[in-house]
Amino acid sequence: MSETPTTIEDGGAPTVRFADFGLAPEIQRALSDQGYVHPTPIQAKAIPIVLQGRDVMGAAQTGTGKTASFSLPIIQLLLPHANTSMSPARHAVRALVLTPTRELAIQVAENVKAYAQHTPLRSTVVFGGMDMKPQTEILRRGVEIVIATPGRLLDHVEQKNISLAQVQMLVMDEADRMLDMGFLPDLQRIINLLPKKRQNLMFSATFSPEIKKLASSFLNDPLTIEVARSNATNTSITQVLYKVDEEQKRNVVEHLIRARDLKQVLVFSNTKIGASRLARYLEQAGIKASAIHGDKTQQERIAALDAFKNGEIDVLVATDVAARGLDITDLPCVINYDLPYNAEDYVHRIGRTGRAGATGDALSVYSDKDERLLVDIEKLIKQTITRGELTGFSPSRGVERSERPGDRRGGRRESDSPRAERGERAERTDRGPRSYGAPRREKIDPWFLKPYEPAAAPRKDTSAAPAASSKPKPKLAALLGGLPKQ
DNA sequence: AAAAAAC
Repeated sequence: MSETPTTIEDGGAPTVRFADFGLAPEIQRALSDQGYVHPTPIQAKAIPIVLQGRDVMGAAQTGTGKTASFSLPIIQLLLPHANTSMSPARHAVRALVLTPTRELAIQVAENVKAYAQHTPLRSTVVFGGMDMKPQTEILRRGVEIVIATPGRLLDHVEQKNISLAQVQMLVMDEADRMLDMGFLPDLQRIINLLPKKRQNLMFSATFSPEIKKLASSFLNDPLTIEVARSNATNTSITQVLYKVDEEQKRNVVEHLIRARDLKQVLVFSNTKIGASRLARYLEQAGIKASAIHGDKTQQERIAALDAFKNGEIDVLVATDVAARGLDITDLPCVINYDLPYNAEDYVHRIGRTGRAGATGDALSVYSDKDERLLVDIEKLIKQTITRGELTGFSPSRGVERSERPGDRRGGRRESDSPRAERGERAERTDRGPRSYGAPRREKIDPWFLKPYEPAAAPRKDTSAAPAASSKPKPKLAALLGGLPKQ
């Protein structure tokens, strides 16, 4: 515990320290490893309540540390059992975290792993699109904390690789998404497998009134913790709108990237094919770009995100697979190539920038036909977004590409081919039918697929884990043993 | 109307 009493600083806001929460020394050590001293507002409010064992519905702006708000108390509450070698629950899953995308599951698992690194608690991540076997092996050995996407978790349950009968804590990350129509059936099935008596935690930056009501039906006497109005955007993000002709959108995106000399920008498209096409267009314009979406193999998805984080590519064009939760350190800019159909997704998309106290830019292009979407967005976030003027942009008819540097010289462009118009799906047929599990070459498992090793003899390369670590991140793609090229 | 999530 801190010797220093809690002090009052500017505006009367108490300066809380992680040391004030009474967390186990092992957890505090992990926090100081990563240089964390002061909790964010959501952490300061939620951690004590979660430690009391209460159900919580937590709403806070993007990039303000919701993951630690549940991860730290989970570790603290499970720790006593972990240290009792004869406890019947020793090898049972006692905390379950559900996320709406595989990449978010991986990221949350990295965080949990880092926070628990000095404890004997074991955690793992379980998600689809990858071989079942390594996951099965780890689950059968026994873990206390599982981070999962719903479908693959149910698969493991059916195969008796995991029992959820001892789960005492359930977290729904991006809870409003987990409760939407697409996820609800799987979610309900999972909940039916859990003990009735358990602690439930839900976190998101967005909660519509309807979802709040639905969420409450999964919670027992919940405490709602809101450090900002639900659906509020993070104020550290500068938002600008550009109204353009529909057919000029991709030229404008290219212009914005060049004019602002953007070195790292995440661009959102509403469709998988749109993401693939825009990435291809930018590549042909000489910009290092890749696409990430649900029609890519999991290896390709991980490789694209990895290449983006490591600066091998400057532009990542994504569908809403990347809209929620992903923490890309110091990402300076997000561009909406399309305005999202769900206004909530706007909040999450732009929330990939301006995280952890940093500033960020969120630029959106739209056309006449998107006016209604824009009205919905501004109504949700209760703000009028600044309308920007494009300077130095000369509208083209979009066919002068062969004049541009980096473009292919003459001849038929790849984007003219029907195959290219079908996006990455077509490329995959070149490599044979889509394979979900079986790696096509020997692969080195990343840490989250490795068997548990006791904290007493920590592996040296756990630098993979903490998002906040100052150590360089290893290339996940490389760990996966190389990817099929072309 | 779209994306995500098992095989």
